[in-house]
Amino acid sequence: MKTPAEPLFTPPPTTHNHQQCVHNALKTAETLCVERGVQLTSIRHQVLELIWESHKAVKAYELLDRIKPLQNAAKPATIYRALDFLITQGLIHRVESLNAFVGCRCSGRQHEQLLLICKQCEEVEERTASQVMQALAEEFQRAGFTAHSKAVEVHGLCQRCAGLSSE
Amino acid sequence: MKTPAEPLFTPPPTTHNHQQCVHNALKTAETLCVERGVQLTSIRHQVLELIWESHKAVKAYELLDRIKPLQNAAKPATIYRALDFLITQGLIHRVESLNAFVGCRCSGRQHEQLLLICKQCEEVEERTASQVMQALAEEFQRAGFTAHSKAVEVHGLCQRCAGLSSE
DNA sequence: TAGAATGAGTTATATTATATCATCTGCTCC
DNA sequence: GGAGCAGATGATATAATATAACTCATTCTA
Ligand SMILES: [Zn+2]
Ligand SMILES: [Zn+2]
Ligand SMILES: [Zn+2]
Ligand SMILES: [Zn+2]
Repeated sequence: MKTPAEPLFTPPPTTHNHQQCVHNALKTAETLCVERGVQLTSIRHQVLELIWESHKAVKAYELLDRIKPLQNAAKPATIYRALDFLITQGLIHRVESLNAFVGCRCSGRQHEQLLLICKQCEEVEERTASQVMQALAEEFQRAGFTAHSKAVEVHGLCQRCAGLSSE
Repeated sequence: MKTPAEPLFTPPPTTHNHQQCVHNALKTAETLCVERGVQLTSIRHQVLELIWESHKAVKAYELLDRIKPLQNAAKPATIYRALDFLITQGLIHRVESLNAFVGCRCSGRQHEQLLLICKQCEEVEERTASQVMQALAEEFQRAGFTAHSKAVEVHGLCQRCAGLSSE
């Protein structure tokens, strides 16, 4: 059985109702954590909310600065612990090539990811890209490699930014 | 038309003449730098040599420690400058997910790369994986994305390590 | 109530990377 | 020869990212 070539989630449109976007993400997170019997504590929730403020990847120390008004005692460990939790629960992704973090749009399951990172507007678009993952799987087969994580990060220009710069 | 399924270069065999391997890499680097009119200075050469000591990815500060006997004055900037140069010349790759550096086996041209990173033995195998890159290109098309860099890093177990652990 | 599990506070430190300014070396141009 | 330039390196400082180790509080439960 093969491949619905379509992404399993709606990619972020160039302009969209971001409030809705955030609301969905937070709701999903809350539900999942209840289902799993893990605690989406106040700090963790706040960090998740801050990450979802935009579709840009956010740095840990930016989050620290932004959470301090809310959590006066916040220290680096505060943030990194929350980030660990959120990553483990599949609610955010770490963008290795930026040392930064971005909300996951297909939350709740561990999954393969293709991250398209725009150099201009800095937004990160997550795509399922099952054909890419299929090709990767075949390559592992040839190489005798057993993959534990597939993270594909690509830097470039998103459609909108490419359009603007060519006009 | 589809697919020579074979990699375009010889992957590192489980056991191989590594001296030869290093010798080739250094020779190639020397030649390319002459051709390009850039200077493969003593420090840069030493750093490249240290990186090629194994097929594992090496950290910048490891390189710093290892180069100190040779370059007494070496400081972080010494290493990072050499690394910048080597990356720009396409002689090494930065492994984003490890903050580390590995020799490039297909030196001299900027190119797409698939890095298979073994969690056990820590070796990094570089593959051309043209089918993966093709699938990626098609995905960019669909997403309207203009890629500037394609770096695919996958963590898992290499054939040898997977074999050993299953025996 | 003792003991385990989890989350968070606190302090300190480790690791990774860059900024800035000074110096040196080889080269060109006059 | 000497002024001027470019590229590489020396030297000092600091920024940015991340973890360790120990403490305490809460909750659950045996
Ligand atoms: Zn949105
Ligand atoms: Zn963009
Ligand atoms: Zn070798
Ligand atoms: Zn291995």
